[in-house]
Amino acid sequence: MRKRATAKEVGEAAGVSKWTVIRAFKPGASITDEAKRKIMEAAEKLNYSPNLLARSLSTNVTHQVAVLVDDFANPQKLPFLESLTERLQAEGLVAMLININNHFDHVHALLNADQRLVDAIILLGTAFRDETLNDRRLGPGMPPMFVLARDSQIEGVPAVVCDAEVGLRDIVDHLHERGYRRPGFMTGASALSTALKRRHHFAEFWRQKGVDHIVDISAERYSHQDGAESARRYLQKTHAGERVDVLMCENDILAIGAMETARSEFGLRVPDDIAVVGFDNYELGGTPAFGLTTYEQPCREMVDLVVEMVTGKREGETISLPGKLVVRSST
Amino acid sequence: MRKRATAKEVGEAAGVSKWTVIRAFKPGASITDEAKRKIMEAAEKLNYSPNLLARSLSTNVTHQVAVLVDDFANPQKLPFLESLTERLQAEGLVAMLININNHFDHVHALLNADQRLVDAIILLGTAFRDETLNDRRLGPGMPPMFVLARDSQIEGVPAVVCDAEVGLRDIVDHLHERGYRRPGFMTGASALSTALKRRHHFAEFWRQKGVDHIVDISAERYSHQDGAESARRYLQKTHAGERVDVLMCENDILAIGAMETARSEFGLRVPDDIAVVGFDNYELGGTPAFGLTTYEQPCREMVDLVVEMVTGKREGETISLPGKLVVRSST
DNA sequence: AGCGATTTTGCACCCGGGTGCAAAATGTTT
DNA sequence: AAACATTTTGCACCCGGGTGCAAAATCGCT
Repeated sequence: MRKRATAKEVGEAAGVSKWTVIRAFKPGASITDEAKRKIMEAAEKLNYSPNLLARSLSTNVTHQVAVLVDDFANPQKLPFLESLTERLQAEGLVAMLININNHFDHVHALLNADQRLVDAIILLGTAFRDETLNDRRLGPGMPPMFVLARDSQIEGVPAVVCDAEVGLRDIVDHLHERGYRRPGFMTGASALSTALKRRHHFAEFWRQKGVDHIVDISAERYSHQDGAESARRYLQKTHAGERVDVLMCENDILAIGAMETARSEFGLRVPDDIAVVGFDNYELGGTPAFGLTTYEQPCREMVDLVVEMVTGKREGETISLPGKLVVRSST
Repeated sequence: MRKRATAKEVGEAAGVSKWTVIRAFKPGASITDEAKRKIMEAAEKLNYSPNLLARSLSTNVTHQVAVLVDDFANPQKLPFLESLTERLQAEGLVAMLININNHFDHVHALLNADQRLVDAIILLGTAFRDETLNDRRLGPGMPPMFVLARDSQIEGVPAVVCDAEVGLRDIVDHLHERGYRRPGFMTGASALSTALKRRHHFAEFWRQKGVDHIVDISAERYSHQDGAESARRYLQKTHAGERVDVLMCENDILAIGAMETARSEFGLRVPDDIAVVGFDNYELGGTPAFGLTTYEQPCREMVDLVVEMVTGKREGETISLPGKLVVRSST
């Protein structure tokens, strides 16, 4: 059983009381240089560092932030996790990564985070089901929550998102200009409001250009295989002439799956027979093999904003940031 | 300021002492059904749940495990993180994700984890520098550490890895059988002992087949761009006839970068002009666009084993698991 | 009913630090 | 040297729960 030195022990070694030791470790506390020196010496010898658990218990601040993730199939999560942990750590915070899945739902996760007294909860690209929202245990008293990279459906919970409206207008403008007229839209988990919102804007902008019909294709989850699978179903049941001429996918990973299937299983040329558009600008989508036209989310800025909200440097208020259309060979 | 109900308050509401409340929440504790019922009722009303921080302080068990990651460019981290968090959560543990980077080194991370009294530390595919090992603060008294998906260079710190020797023998056998005779090896961060070990085995098995010369190519980091960049440098300075006929890359993401560059910038056909092999079996490497031959690590089993070690269900001892050669069109 | 055995409950004190206040030590002024 | 101001230090008690033991309540049996 491992044993850490305590302030009391350091105090005995340095000939002062435990309170003086605690002061030595508190920046700006009133203490003589001499006492501090002796204490630091003793602390070094005993390998002492304050027990953060005990500190948190009395200050009610843990410097821990829960990060909820439910979709590990999307490689875009990785850059988000990277910047998020980096920025949090720069602020002296640490991320508790919580995996939402069939065995561990949002309610579990939130209650658990609350029980651990995290300072805040960040929902990274994850969305609630309605029943979750109504759980009465999740009332006030919860740690402050923030949604990153997805719309918040919860009142009082701010979100930092990439503006779907602006993004889809840019995309539709681009597609229309290139002459596409028979658009399709592939959603990942169609029950989610974000998916519906993006589809709504997509349809809306096409309507403004005189195109009323959107072909809907839906994949189970946001994964490469599901994108491939749903593209396969669609292509099997349609003939060359009647197909969409451009397929907009809710994210890059679906788009890559769809593109691959179209090319390798149906011999279609991209973009000549079918154009494909993604969303996220996943690194590999940009390689010559795919050349995927996509929309880049301003990942770093989004993360910066959430972290500012978490640390209280900025008021918690939903923010939509514009992204950037990245045109490549797939359109 | 949010306020959680305490055991004392629940006790007052239920007409018992705080100790009885605590017992009501401790499985197997001695308490009457009647008392438990009243307490649970009061707890529900007050939205009470035990404060895990306070509990940890006295039990010295936090149910938190630090997971150190330093390479977010490798998409393979995502499945590892997914299974790891899932398995840890199934055991009632939670992962603290710590990003090791230029601003936050291993020593920082370990001391921080220790100060938070984590139950264990998992190094996920990350390696120490020598100076880290010698830091005297990192002596005994640290939480138990485990290395996952990379060799451990630290005495007393067990690792769970995919067997590099078996893997590389399978790969070399396969390549030799296909007739390749001029092998090259691309390392990511060549300073790391794991990289050297893989390269060593690669060279060794070729030597047994009578091939003594291995071309070395090194990338800065394990990223798609660095793979592309270093392949570009190599291909620029060599002529068609003198080049390697097969390039083994330390992981899939490097391999994809190299393959893309060879094809799109140098017009080489894979595998005819140059064959490419990766390591990890990253999902997208398997798509028709790349068809990357690779070696699959038994990710789930590896995670299962580390988690068993963390929970003490298995003795902490370095384990090498065999993986599986996945042959596709790139060789 | 009475006595011992057993279960349930309350309590003192612990985990390791943080807080506000008062006592002690040091410094300044006349 | 006395009086006052200021800095430094120690202390009682707090954060919320856990532990072992003893008191209290309940049970079983004659």
